[in-house]
Amino acid sequence: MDYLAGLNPQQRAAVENTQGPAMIVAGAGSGKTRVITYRVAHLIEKGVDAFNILVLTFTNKASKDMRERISKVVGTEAKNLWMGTFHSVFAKILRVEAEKIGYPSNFTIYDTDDSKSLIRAILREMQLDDKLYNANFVYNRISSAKNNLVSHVEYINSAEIQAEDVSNKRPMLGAIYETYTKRCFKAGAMDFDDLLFKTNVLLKNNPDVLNKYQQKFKYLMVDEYQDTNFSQYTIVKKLAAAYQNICVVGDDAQSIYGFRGANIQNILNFEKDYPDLKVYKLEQNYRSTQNIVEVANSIIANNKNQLEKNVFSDNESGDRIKVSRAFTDNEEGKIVAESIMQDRTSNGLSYSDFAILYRTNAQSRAMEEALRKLNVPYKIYGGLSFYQRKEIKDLIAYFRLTFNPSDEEAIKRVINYPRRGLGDTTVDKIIVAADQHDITMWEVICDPQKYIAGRIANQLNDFSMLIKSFAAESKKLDAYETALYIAQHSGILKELHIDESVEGRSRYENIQELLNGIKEFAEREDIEDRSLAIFMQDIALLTNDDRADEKDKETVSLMTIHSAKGLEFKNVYVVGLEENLFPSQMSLNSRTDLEEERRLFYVAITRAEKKLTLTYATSRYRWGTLTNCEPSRFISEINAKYLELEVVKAPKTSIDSDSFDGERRSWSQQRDSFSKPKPAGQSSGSTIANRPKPTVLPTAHIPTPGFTPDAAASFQNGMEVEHEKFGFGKIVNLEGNLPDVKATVFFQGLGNKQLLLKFAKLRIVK
DNA sequence: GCTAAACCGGTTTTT
DNA sequence: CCGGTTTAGC
Repeated sequence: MDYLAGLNPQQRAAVENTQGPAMIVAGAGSGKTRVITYRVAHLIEKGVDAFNILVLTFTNKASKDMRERISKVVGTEAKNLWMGTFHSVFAKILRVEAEKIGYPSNFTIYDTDDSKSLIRAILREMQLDDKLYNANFVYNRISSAKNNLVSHVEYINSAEIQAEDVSNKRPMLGAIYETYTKRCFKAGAMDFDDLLFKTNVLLKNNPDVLNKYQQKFKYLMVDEYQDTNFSQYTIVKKLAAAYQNICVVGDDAQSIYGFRGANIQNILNFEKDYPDLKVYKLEQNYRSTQNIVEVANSIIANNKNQLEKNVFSDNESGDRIKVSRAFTDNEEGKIVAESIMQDRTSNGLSYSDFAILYRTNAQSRAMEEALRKLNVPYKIYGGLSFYQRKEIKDLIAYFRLTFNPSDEEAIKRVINYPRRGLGDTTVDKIIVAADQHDITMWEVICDPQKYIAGRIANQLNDFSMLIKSFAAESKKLDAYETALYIAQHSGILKELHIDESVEGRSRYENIQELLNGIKEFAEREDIEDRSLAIFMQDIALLTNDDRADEKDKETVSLMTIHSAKGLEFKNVYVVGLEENLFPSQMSLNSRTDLEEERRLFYVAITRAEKKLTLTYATSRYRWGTLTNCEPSRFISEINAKYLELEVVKAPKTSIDSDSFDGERRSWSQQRDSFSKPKPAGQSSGSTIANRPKPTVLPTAHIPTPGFTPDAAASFQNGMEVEHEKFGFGKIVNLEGNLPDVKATVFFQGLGNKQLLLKFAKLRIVK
């Protein structure tokens, strides 16, 4: 029991008290994972069968890490634990119990792309305006209905919802929801939300099943409870009802998934659900310096709705928080990359001690380029996952079809890839026929003569034979052999092999990598059923880094703040602290959204152990055009005494010239942003309002790399242009006739210049 | 049914 | 800016 010795009194109490409902309110860096780990270990040591423990997490990574840590304490017994994400655990249960809700046990899991594609198809079929009924919007609407356990029937029958939709001019949402549900069912498919929704249905309609799992899971633990939505909350509540051995762990200050239905009330109201609840507060932060903890506290104090707690640190007070301003996103990257280089050498740190955190994935590009220039090794987490790549999805669609030919989205994806003369017209015909006869697309394809006139029937026959042959082979071959067979005979491998382009090469390699992954799976000794069908099952639930985990690599980590949750780094850079970016533009309309952004900022800050740097740019590229940016209100919410403001450097034109053209193209537009008044209402009184204004000095112009003058005829009044020597300017007047047109161009810092276009080295910028 | 060219719109965040 | 989707022309 020596593991108990290293715990503080609150942690220890939370670990040792295993009976009855408990809530652990765990401040950032307070040893939350340790407590969960030891609590589970403690249960097992006390003689509880690992089979009777269910631990639910939000990411695969969290569950994997935790399982490893638990097995360090209790050994192989950890294997028997039920531990995983909500989605994966209940997908597993649903496969066992599928028939009870009328689904096949080999149901397909639709990922977000599949769902949206199906919604688009339905919108087309229903001939609805896809502007009004935007697929994303519809998806979110259906998703939030499901997460609040509103079925399509209830949706349509609810006067309140209908009134809302009508007043929003979208009365058809209920009908779309209904069709979507039926189509998924017909395709033998569940989307992400269904995995939770259908679990609720299962447990509600089958008391025997509920009882079975109540008896099985005598002890429940839920990590990141503040991120549960109503659907998840209800499942947990039902499962825990018999024994009430439910322990939830969370931090309301770190609730950052409201956008996908997480309901912070679940943690705030937990006490009402379980009156004899024991609450443990973990308030000592072991991770960060006092400065960092206090800054985090001061930030979160701006939020209204919170559980009372006082997070503190006994660590050294540490450096102040550094705030750096850049002029462009590229320069921001440069500042961060240089700072990392410098810090690493002067403090003997490893690259893996550094993380760069940003609000949106799009911000990674500028960081990446800057790091690459300085040869700093880095790894980007998140973004487009391996399994979301087109080529991977294509091949997987064949796999899906092999094991579940009803899968409509899979059919549409591959029926004409590679090309086999089955275009949109045919697909539409199939859908219409399927709809008319109330059968699946697959059934139409298998008996085309009956439903579709013309020669196309032959091609359809070939296609169905192909898929059937895959199914037949899969019975004889192992997972890897089946996958390879399908890759070859579908024609995908050939198709990609022919493509000699860089992207084509990389696609081919990705397929190889997938096949290798399957080979590894096929050789695993610890799994009984190593068929491709099993490999396929939960692939939609896997994300990015769930594959080969390259840990301990000497690399700087780049990721969104969302994916950084739960991680910690010695030195953290939070970049892009600008209004409309962080806080995000979408959050500015409501207080709750803004508070969620603030919690996100809190999460970002509390990832840092020793040193925290915040950066922002005064202009950045967004959708390919340069936009001006204001520093984030979050910076001004920090008490100035914690901050160290970076001295502003004048733009170094000559040194920047190895950078991208945006770097200098910016300055004519930049001056606007300096004079713009700060948005009103940010009054917390402190800090950087008075930072020095930069001086923009006209310097000898160095042309953009690849500068080529445009022909005299192409210029128009009002255009923004670049001159070889004078730099950037704007055409204010044109006179004379070709080829002797004379232009008056206003150059920043130089005033108006008269130029004869047939001689001037002028390039059109915009 | 296929291809190339215009066209549009998206950036929150993830299981 | 970049990728996906729609359209025109074959």
